[in-house]
Amino acid sequence: MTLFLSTVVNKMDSKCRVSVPSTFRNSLKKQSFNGIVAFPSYNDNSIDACGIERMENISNSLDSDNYSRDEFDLISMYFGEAEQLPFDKDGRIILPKKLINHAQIDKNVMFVGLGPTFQMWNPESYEVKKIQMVQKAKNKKINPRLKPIPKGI
Amino acid sequence: MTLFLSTVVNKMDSKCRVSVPSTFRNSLKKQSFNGIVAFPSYNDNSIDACGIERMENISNSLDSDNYSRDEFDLISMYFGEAEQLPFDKDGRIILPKKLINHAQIDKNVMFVGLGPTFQMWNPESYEVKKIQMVQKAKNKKINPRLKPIPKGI
DNA sequence: TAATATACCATATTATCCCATAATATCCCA
DNA sequence: TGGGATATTATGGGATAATATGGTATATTA
Repeated sequence: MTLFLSTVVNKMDSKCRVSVPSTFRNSLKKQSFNGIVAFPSYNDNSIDACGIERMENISNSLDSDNYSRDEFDLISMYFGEAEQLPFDKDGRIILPKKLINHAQIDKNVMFVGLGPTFQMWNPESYEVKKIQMVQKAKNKKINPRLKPIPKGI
Repeated sequence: MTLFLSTVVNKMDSKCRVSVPSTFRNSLKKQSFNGIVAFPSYNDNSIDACGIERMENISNSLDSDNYSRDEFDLISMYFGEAEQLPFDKDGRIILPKKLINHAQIDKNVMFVGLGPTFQMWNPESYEVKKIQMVQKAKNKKINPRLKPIPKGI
């Protein structure tokens, strides 16, 4: 199963090429498209990404499940903004300008594993985000660590 | 089933390699990833660890359960801090600098089984922690004996 | 043809494999 | 039950392979 873990920082070069961490590439090895799917995050100045399989699953569910008009439109919008980024021989992708601007990336790209998906950040932006998350957790008195097993398992 | 018991101290070498106790490795033998998943403990200067299966369960719950945005962010952060550490042929892992610093490990690594998970400690830190725990129990007049069966099982 | 994207190559760094040895635990048979 | 034989485990070091990253050359396409 596809599972993205850990945080890695890699350098983007003058051609906007950046290595996807090998652990991430390995989790995608068995998928039909050798690369990733990426789109601007709705909530943050970051880039959301996953393997093609996840998009295929979402596509199928669009046909079969009962979505409200609004949900349907939102998901459709995601598809419209998604970019298919193939790996080159060395496991690099080329980040499109649009995504670079959205995430305000200059040189370093931080890959953050989120389980079934991952994100790409400007490392400095992520530090800010992290502090905000921890602060919020404190205010709401949520332990910013997982309970032994999340509810529902 | 995955069950980590007992306490073992092993040496970390100059390459930051350390043997995971064979009993721990044996409980992980049937999992899809041959290694462990490790992340900094929130409450202590120690390292939390478990098998990949546990993370897969949590990952599934991320997709299937209805989390609030804050909860989702926190769990996501957790994935970003997790490190996937594969066993080498001899059952060793390489401890990342980040985790070594967090747990202030220099040479010896203490593996402490906690049932479904385990921790890695600097043995000296663990001694301190142990004394504190016993002291706390005394103050709160908790009987320092296991209940026959914890409630809810 | 100019601009862009893709393929190809080179290299430093790092991680992984492989072997040797030491320490420990387990087995087996008298 | 003892005690040696065997297997397993822990640990160290050197050889090998993989990765990240930069550069150049070739192909596309606007």
